[in-house]
Amino acid sequence: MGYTKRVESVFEIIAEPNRRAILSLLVSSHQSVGEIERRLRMPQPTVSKHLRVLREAGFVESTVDAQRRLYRLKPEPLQEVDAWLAPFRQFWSAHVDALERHLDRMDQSAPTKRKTGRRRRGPNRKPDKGETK
Amino acid sequence: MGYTKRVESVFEIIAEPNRRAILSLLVSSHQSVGEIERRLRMPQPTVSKHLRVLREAGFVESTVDAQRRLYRLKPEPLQEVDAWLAPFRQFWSAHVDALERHLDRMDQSAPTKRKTGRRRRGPNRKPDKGETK
DNA sequence: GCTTTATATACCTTGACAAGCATATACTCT
DNA sequence: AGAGTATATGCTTGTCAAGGTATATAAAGC
Repeated sequence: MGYTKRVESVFEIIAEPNRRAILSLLVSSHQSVGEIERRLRMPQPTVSKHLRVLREAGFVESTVDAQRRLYRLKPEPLQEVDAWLAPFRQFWSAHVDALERHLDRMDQSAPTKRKTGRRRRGPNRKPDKGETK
Repeated sequence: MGYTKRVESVFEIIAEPNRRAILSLLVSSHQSVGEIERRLRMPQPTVSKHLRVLREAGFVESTVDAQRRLYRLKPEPLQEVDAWLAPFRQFWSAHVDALERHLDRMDQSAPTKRKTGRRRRGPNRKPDKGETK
């Protein structure tokens, strides 16, 4: 041990379905390993191993309660994911606007007045030729 | 060739760093394969392979422009990630509130026992016995 | 037609990782 | 101390995905 700690990105951590399940379970309140094991119906070593990964990546932390260990969520890593997502949200709203304008054009009788600035995402857009194989 | 339509979860798709880079590149505007190759400095087959994965997972779509293919972002899959994150945002705000209250209490007492990294959780918690190997 | 440019795919090798099982550690209670 | 409970870790194995290299497809220009 003790080599360079393999710093996996937060995205690799949450790529694993069982780990996402554990995180979703912990969002409401903390849980012991046994409770997680029971509620998610996965073998105990599997739970422990995933918890270890989550702990070392900072997604969770544990406190000792007699023989039990209570795991609880920590916010930072998932906030990092949220931060990565931020630029794309901009894109979504623009995309929705474009869709609205398109629908407006199709429905030429619409009397509703919208005051939305025109936004185009690129100069020189050629007509879309599908290309969905 | 058999098409093994392996339906990977959106999380597995974005676990790959190069794919995240491609997505981030496409968020501003569409790009051809060659531009992606050049700007991200990765070999062309690598780009094409990742684009294929992204395309089949619905993250991007392509249009033909002569010999080129222009790839652009599609919103839905990343919105799915965003949706998964939603419950955790609730948790963050609660957590931040609790931390603020806690820091307020600390400032009232504690004669400059500032030691970076010291952290206690919640009110009347048992002493934390390390548990970070 | 042939050559150049642009992109996709096939094949192979390598490495990472998750599951399964067994076992070790640690705490509690009688 | 010994038994029971709760959790962690070691080891092995199978799977799968990513990168590298070579090649195939396709359109453009001469």
